[in-house]
Formats: sequence, C-alpha cells, structure tokens
Amino acid sequence: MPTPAAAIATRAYAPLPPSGKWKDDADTHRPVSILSALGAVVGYDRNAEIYGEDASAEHVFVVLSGAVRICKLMGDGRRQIEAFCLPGDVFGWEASGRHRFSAESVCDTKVVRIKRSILFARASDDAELAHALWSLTVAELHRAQNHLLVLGRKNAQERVATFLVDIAARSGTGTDEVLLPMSRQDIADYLGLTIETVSRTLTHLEERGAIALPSSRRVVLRDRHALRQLNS
Amino acid sequence: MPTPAAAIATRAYAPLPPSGKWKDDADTHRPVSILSALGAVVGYDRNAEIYGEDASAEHVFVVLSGAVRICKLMGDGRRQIEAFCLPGDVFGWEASGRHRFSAESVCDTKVVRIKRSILFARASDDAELAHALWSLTVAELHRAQNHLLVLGRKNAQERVATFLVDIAARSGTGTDEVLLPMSRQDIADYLGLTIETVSRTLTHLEERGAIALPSSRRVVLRDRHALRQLNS
DNA sequence: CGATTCATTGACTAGAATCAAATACCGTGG
DNA sequence: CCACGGTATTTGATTCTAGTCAATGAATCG
Repeated sequence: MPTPAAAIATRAYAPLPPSGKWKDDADTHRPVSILSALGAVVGYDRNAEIYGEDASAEHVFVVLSGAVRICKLMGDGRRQIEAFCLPGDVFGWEASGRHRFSAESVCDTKVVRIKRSILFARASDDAELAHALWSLTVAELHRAQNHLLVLGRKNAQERVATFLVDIAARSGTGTDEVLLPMSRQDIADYLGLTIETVSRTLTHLEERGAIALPSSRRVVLRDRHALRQLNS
Repeated sequence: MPTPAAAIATRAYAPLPPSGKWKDDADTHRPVSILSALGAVVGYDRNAEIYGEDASAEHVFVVLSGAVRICKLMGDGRRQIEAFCLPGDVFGWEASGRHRFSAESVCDTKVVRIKRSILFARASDDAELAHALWSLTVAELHRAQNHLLVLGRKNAQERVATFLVDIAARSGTGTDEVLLPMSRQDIADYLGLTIETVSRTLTHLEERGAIALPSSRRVVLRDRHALRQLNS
C-alpha cells in the first residue's frame, strides 16, 4: 500500500500545453446566465485549488472557460473525481456551510464567483432565481446519478466510451474531434480505473476503429454507433 | 444558512409509527414536514413499482415507513440501485417531466405522494418551501456524491462496511443492531458487486469480529472502529 | 538538446465475477 | 406441528478483468 505522500506525489500535476481551445466563453442561455450576472470573474492557472475539502463554503461558481475537477481524496491517496465542470456548469453547492469536495482547475480557467449570501438573499425574493437554483442542482444530481451507473456496472471499455461521448457532447464543437483538457490520471480517477487501463482501453478502441488518437489529448470519434452501443 | 441536511439526518427509524409522526409541531420547520402536509399517504406491497423508468413525473414522494430502491436497468439486465430511501427521505425529483430511474418498494412501504404541480405552484409564492426543495435536492446530491466514491474507489470490504455503517446511522435506532429491509441482490446492485461477493464479505467481516449475523437480515455492528476504518 | 513528466506497452498478480452446488429460510397446506 | 416446494443465502472451484509492477517511448520546457 503506497503512503499518502507517495501516492499523491506520483500523480504530480503536470503543466499542460497552453490550449486556446478551452476559452470559448459561456453561452448566454439557460439559468446559468441569470447567475453570471451576480458575481465577479476570477481566473485560475492550471491545477490551482479553487477551494479545498472542508473549506467554508462562501461562494458558488459558474465555469466560463476551461475546466474544473471536483474531487475527493481518501486517506491513502486514492482519489475520486466526482465531476468535470465545463463552460456553463455550476459547482460549489452545499447544504451545510462547508465544501465536501475540493475543486481544482484542470487547465487555465475562468469562473464567475458568486457570494452565496447574495444569491440566497435574492432567491428568497425572486421565484425565478429560486427555481433556477433548484433546476441547476437537479441537473447536477442527474449527472451524478448517471455516473453511478458507470462506476457501479460498466466495464472499462464502456466507461471510456461513455466518457468520450459525454465530453464530446458537452464540449459541443459540432465536430467529431474532442480535445481533452485533462490528463490520463484525471480520466482514470473519474472513471474508477487506473491510468494503464485507460491507456490500454483507448488503444483498444483505436484498434477497433471506434476512435482515432492523433495525439494523446485529441480524440476523433470515428464510429459513434459503436461507442454508443458501449454506452447503452 | 439554515442546515436542513442536519434535520434529515435525525429522521425517524423504519417501521415508523403511522404518518401522524410527521405532523408534530416540533417538526414543522423541517423541509420534509413541510412537504408531508401537501400530499396523501399511499401504501405499497413488497416489490411494487412506484413509478417506472421514463414514466411521466407527476409526483414527488416522501417515505413514511418501509424502504424504497431507486434503480436503473441496462439493456442486458445489469441493474444499478442509485439509492435506498428510508423514512424521511424524499425521492422523485426530476428536472424534465420524466423519471430517469424507477422506484420500487423494498418491503411494505408507506409514502406521501405530492403532486408536483401543487408543489411548484406553492414554491413560487413561498420562499421557505422553495428553499426546502432546494436543500432536499442538495442532500440527495451529496448522497449520490458519497456513493460515487464508494463505487469508484473502494474494494468489496470497504463497500460493505460503508453500507452497514450508513444504514445503521440512517435507521437511527441507537443500538448496534441493524435490520436490513433489502435482499443481498439489492445490496449487491447498490454496491456494484455480486450477491456472492456481498455474502462472502459479510462472512469475512463476521470472522474478523467486526460484525455478527444472527440471521441474514440482522446485522450487529460489533466493532464500529474497524468498520469505520474500512469506511475512511 | 537534456531533464522531466506523461503516456504507452508488457508481464504478471490479485480480487471480484462466474459457474455450480449445498444449505438455510419461509410460507403454505396437509 | 410438520412436510413440502420455492426462494434466498452461503460456500466452493475456477476464470477473467483490471490492477500492479516495471520498462520503454513520446512530449514538453527550460
């Protein structure tokens, strides 16, 4: 069993290629735009901590550009990434006054940071805002529930295929090419696998002709039908 | 921030004294109690379908007694139980107009069934209710997030230990004995394991002295410290 | 260019799944 | 009350997927 320090050290955060691709600013539709008006824009370098586990929960955040991982560490260094937040996603909801996960930028990232006190004060007067808060939270819940099915009942190939299709849909470049902002370690910790298994599975999907890998961070979805079947 | 999540944690134990319990004045500040006043009590036999996947979402439910499983089936029959709902828990939230999971009674169960249309109409006038809806949803989200860590990164022993400690805490009989309303298959589908692995793991925990199994549905937590370590 | 980190590949292992069988449990009807 | 049939659970033997350990190859940055 690796020591915590060693385990964490072996997944050191590596510098990422500066990638202009992740800066397409937030779309101005849906409840998110209501929120964006209530806070200030803050920027983070890659791998910066936005908040830590158990930190007092003062703010709620909306991603404008870049990507954020929401994660939890176990005592021995095992890590679970609960979600990747892409532009338009909201994170930082808490029922108690403390964050139960940490949030870190995956790459250079801009967010809108909104004071919870302001948000809730407004929500008590503004039924539309209150409903927006609720439906954003339900959307989060649905994402978590889908992820439960992936982690509980899908094999490695299905997990990776599901991940690729999901990221492609959410990053919403109409094309078949996806740019992954996150490392293999991040993907592994999101899918409940190891980096080796993620890597092997991607290679296998490429051999099957389901995807192409022009570079390690670029994935072309060649056979969406095959991928969707693995997604079932 | 008020902390409705704390109120949920103090919920009453299964086979609950019939619904009167939820109308006590002392309870009226709890989100669940606010809801319970808005619907009618409905009873279900064991293994009855409360709603199916893709069913139109007309109602939200509060468990009064018994237990409910929220689950999803894959095409080939694999099943993931997303949550067990015990007395005091709320289920049936949807952002869209359709349920994305099915809900089934695990044993004889009573619920309060509340029309969504009524609920939302009230919520738009009543900030307290709106906030209660939101915080109940956040509590659900947190439960799902904890479960992600279990499914993504814990081994069989840790999963079962976590499950037992969680159920014990939520059933909230101050004692160390837990009555499991659900079958081994249900537990397996909740924990992302097989029935054989669940059974073997329980046997193993008993051999270790962490638990006792007077009968298959009764578990005595003998060494909470050991269990909590597996929970870490 | 090196130095460093990241990703891929290979060989082997471990833990849970699968396949199969025995045992315990429960409600029913004699 | 007991025998019976069906179901749930436990236990055993074996297989297989993903994990671990180790090395190599690729990419990036100073």
